[in-house]
Amino acid sequence: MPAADHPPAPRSLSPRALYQEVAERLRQQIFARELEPGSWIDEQKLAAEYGISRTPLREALKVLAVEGLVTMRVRRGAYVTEMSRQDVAQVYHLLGLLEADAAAEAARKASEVQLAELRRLHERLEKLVRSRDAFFATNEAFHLKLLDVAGNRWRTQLVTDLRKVMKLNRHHSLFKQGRLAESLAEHRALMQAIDSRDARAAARLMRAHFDNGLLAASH
Amino acid sequence: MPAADHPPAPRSLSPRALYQEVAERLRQQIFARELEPGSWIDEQKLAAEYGISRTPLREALKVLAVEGLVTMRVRRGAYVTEMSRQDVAQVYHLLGLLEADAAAEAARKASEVQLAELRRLHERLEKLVRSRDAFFATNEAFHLKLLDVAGNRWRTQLVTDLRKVMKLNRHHSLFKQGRLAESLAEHRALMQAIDSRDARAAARLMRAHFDNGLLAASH
DNA sequence: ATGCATAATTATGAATGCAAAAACTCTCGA
DNA sequence: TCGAGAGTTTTTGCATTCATAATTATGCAT
Repeated sequence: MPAADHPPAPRSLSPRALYQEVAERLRQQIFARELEPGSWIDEQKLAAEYGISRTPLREALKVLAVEGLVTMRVRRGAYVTEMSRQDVAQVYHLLGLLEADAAAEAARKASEVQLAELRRLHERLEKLVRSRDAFFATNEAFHLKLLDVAGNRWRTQLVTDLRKVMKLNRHHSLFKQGRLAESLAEHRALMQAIDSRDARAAARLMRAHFDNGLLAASH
Repeated sequence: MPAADHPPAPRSLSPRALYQEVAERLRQQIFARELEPGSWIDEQKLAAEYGISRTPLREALKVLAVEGLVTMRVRRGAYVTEMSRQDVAQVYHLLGLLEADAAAEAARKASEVQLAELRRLHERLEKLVRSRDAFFATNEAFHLKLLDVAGNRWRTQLVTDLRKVMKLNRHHSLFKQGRLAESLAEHRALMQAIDSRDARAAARLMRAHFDNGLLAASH
């Protein structure tokens, strides 16, 4: 019953610890709604499913609990976190605050190479207005690149974690079909500001970008 | 050898799980420098010392790892995180950003009762310029109260976590003896702004408060 | 003595075992 | 029919055990 399958598993060179792998797998299942917000997480079933013991699974759950993706109840197990409308608004506000700060920093200190990379991502975005999913993926890549350029690893970590909990929400896209064009226009203006190294404008535009997204999300 | 001591341990009504208690105890030991930054954490020794098995201890260590207080190295165990000068500056910047945002929000929405509580804390601060430790404690209480009033639990969580990692640094006080008076003056201006519900000024003053602290910290 | 290979020791990571708490089921009675 | 309560089952939380990687100690040859 325990690790029955997984025969050879010759992945001897394991870069990450097992509990980390499990944590990532759990995240994916949560984002994919295979584990629904509010629902109880069955340790035994999952451990069997993953072909591991409960120990690393429980460690992974505790990690996700700190990240906010799951909620632990004493003697009652782990539950996928439910985000209220207010939670979404609050997290979104923080993302706007942190990313606007990052945008200003990036506008100040981006190297020419980094600017080129940002431009490349933005141009790809321009071409993807049609394909929703690809747009979102590239959009996220752009935002992460911006954080990378801004270069405060703590801020990057905070934003990464907040973006994770945002994915708990069904409307995490924050862009309705109709907002895609708007969003792109805002991105264009932002890219423009960064290109001309206008930190103040970059921050303002990024903030506006998020404010607009939040308005759209709340119908 | 395992749970040899801890005879009756009649704390039957345990609100928190053991791993949480252990996490908190570890934090305290880290803040108190009984576990020094950079040093290896001996699981077996600590488990014996705490009179528990390694399982809850390892869970606690993983929690602290997500918080950033310890760093896990695969097959090598846990190490207390070392904060570089740059890390301190980066985290401090984020604290300023988040708390300035909170100050503005608090200025907008604080109830009269909450304003009174803030004033009370500030007045206590005025009286404590002499006693360093009490001043710091009350200062932290004030900042936390402000976050509470501002009322974004995610922001409060972020700030709480960032404040924890700041405590890894010896200069986390961020106030030299000489800065205590200055700091108090800044606090007074901030309190004034909140009292008159000037959100813009509150944010600006809080930001200045942190910027000045950072300057002082970097000699 | 020094350098290197190899054996003994130790620590980590994961599985398994076990007591107690919670959830569930079934019965009995109003 | 419904509900209270005893007994059963399930699940959690923690301890213990075990396999393997990493580290230290040992011995051997040069």
